[in-house]
Amino acid sequence: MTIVENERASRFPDAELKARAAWHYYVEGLTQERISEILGVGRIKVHRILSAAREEGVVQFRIRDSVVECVVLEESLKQRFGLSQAVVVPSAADRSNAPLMIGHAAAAYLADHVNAGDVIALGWGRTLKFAINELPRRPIARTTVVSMLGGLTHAQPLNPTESAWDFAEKIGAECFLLPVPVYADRPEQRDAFMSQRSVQDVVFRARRANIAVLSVGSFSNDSPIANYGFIKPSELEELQAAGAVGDILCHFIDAEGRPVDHEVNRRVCAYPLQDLSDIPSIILVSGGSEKVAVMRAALANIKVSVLITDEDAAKGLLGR
Amino acid sequence: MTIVENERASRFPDAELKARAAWHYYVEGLTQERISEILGVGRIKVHRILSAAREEGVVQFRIRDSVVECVVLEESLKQRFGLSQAVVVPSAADRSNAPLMIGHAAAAYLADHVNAGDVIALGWGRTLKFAINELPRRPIARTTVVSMLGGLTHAQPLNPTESAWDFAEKIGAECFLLPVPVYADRPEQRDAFMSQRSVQDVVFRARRANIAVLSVGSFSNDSPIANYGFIKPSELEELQAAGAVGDILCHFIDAEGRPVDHEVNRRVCAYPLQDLSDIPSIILVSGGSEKVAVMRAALANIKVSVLITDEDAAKGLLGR
DNA sequence: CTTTAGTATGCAATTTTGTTCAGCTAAACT
DNA sequence: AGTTTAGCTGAACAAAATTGCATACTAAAG
Repeated sequence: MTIVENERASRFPDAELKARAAWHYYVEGLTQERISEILGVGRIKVHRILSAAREEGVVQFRIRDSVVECVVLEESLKQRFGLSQAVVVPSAADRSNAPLMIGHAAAAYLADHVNAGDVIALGWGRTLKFAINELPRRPIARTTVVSMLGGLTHAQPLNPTESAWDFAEKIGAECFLLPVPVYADRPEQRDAFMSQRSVQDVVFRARRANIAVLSVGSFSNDSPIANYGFIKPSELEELQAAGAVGDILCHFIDAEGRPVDHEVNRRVCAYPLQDLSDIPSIILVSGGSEKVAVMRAALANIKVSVLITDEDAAKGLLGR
Repeated sequence: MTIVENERASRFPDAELKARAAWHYYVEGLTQERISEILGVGRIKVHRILSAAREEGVVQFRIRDSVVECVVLEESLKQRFGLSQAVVVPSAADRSNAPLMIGHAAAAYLADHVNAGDVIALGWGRTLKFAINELPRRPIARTTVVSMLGGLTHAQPLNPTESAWDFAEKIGAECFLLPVPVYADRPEQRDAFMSQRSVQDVVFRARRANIAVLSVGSFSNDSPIANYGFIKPSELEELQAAGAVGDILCHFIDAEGRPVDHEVNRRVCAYPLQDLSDIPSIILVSGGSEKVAVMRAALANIKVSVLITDEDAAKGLLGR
């Protein structure tokens, strides 16, 4: 077996430089030129170091005041969907930035609400990736992260496996992964994969989780599930024809939140949807107006405790 | 009567605008001009709102400063485990880069601390491979490298034999290898192998080494010892059931650092653990949060002089 | 020892941000 | 009503940050 090397090394491995530069720039308010003198590196390099620092979450931005309108929406959402908590952030001006903003809020929420000993079952998605990226790196004792999804056969930057690893690393958790592809080629293979002892073991651990963190996917064309090519365009069309409004944990669901009857749903290697009820606290992290339909579906069929979303989606969900 | 001025009266009482602007600017990364369009105010006003938001602490910047901590950790480790030296590097942003970063530090350490005439007993692991890789190719007179482990039956990129050879080549050392497989098929074969004159000769040379460089392995699923397949998954489970937390020189040890009673440990062809006490300076090179348990075990039972590790592991080791 | 692919670096052009200042409005005062 | 004054606004300019591009490294391959 080959050892898979991860090539995605940081461009500036010197964490000291990043921390110093970020401190001077953001906290101290110095100009990049001045910092370049202090650190003795080129002015442009300082800029690139700062970019890297932001990228990697070495600097974090915390916005304290809540937006009044969002607070109102939060209350309505709690009421309407029986949530124990809701977080609504302002919508991104640019649609494609929604995951960034929601992820930021999710990171803040998780940083405050994950406790020692927690077992976290983890889904997959762009929003979750951003959330994990912005999580502060602070070990939390005896935590466990369990992936609820199989991996990708070709390594990709956005990958259930990678996400779980990163999350676990940030909080110093033990990490369990499903060592199977997220979609098997054929239903029988799925059954064979899922009956593996090692797989069953991980699913069992997920079932014992006290927190699940997951998001939903829509059919919009920048959705990773559509782009990575493990679902064929023709299948996507079939799924939509069968009434699917999007996916949760890579299961495609209809407007009522029930899995649609399609071969793709019989090929998915993931934690079973109906078993989500075994997990006491489910955190749904998703937003953007294009996800309203699938979020509504998910909320209809899954007992969500905490919803982290944006204004657009909140308004859409409450809309009718 | 004096009128008390509220000197901190905000120029922009509209907290809503401040919060929204801050989200768009810092989290979403929009330009001030773009924000001015969205919020329907002038560009300059956006700038002033953002200034006010910073001034008043509505936005806060947090920088994860790991470097300062590292020095503190080094001191604590020396104290706690009676080391003569400790090196702690910032943890890799990406979990899988931990060996790279620690290896880098180890290479720097070795380059400075290997002297003419030294005899180096060498273990095996991914971290060590990276260390050897980054060693400068500079001959050091009359040095000797002795492998403490047998070889792999099928040639692999990550291989005790190869590692020793590369190390020796880099510093122009004489190189001695154990001409036996790292795991014999059966205990009796191990005994037969190890009693070979040629093997005894190499073990004897290792015992006379003045430096040992080694790392530990954990049960995590990217561990080479798990992946190369010379230990069956069923055996790995048995070992864990028997209390093993990981391996050192391919001997599986329990939380107290003692070899567990299992057939696998009677099949290993390697330098005997208890004879490590004959080597005056032992350098342990390992890190990553998943290795904390086995590192603690190793430190409990082996007189380590120098520990080269990362922040995660250092914190974990000092944790309780 | 040379080649070469990949990476890092800094320059220059462009965009974005920060600052100053004069103009405007409207409430308060004469 | 006329004047004052404080506060806000945006134009114009100055400073800083960002990006594309060309060049100079570095390390692996020939």
